[in-house]
Amino acid sequence: MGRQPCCDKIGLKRGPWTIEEDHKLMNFILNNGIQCWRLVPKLAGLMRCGKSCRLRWINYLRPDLKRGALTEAEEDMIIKLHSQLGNRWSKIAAHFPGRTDNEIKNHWNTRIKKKLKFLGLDPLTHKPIEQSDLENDNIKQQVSSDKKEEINEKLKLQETLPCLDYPQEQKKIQNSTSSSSLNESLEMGSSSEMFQNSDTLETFSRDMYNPGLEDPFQNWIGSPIRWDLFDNLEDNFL
DNA sequence: AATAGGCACAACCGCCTCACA
DNA sequence: ATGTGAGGCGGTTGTGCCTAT
Repeated sequence: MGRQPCCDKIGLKRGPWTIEEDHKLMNFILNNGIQCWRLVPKLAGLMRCGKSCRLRWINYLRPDLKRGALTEAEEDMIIKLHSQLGNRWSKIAAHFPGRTDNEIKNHWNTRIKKKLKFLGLDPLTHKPIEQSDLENDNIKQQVSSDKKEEINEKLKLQETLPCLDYPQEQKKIQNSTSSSSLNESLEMGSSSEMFQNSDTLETFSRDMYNPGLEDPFQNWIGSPIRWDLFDNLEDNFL
């Protein structure tokens, strides 16, 4: 027979994660590592399915996550990789240590797509929209010389300025990196009794919710956790 | 000040692949 | 050899925040 089901979906919590849930999951994984996602919620005392825990860890709690907006260089690299790999976000994300596929996918859908369209490029083919339409649909349309000139201008602009400046967008990004929710989380995290006995967790929690601090990954690397001690974890619990 | 619309992103859904029993 | 579940992935949705009116 196959394996046991990951969750029975009865009485499981859905929707946004609370600080307390984050702490429980983080606490469990930092102390025990990841053996089997199906067991994680049960052992960590969470009313979530393993899949949800995995996603939360990978996309938000992982200590090696790079926080803050993607840089222009990263954005250019995404465009380049997308032209080669298509919508294979996990493959693209593999080129960006600390970035998640979800993050890159979201960034693509919300920003880069628009930017390419603005430049007159088809986000799917990375070719000028008119050319791409002709190839895709086999519809021969007469493109006005004015339009061609406009596209050429945009392409020239793209060559000289790989990433256009979007003052409003940048402002939003700056605002978002210091969002109130993160600050609230920081306050709650630092005052939580849950981590009073763990310097590592306290440091990690503080850094995670405060992207402005320098290199939280260093703290993680320097943490005293020894993963090899938890190889027999499942045996101990079951 | 209130509200509508847009935006960004976290989370969910459903499918696919592979490993396990 | 085969059926089933876990994990992984990409697409989509929901929600909260921000901005413009």
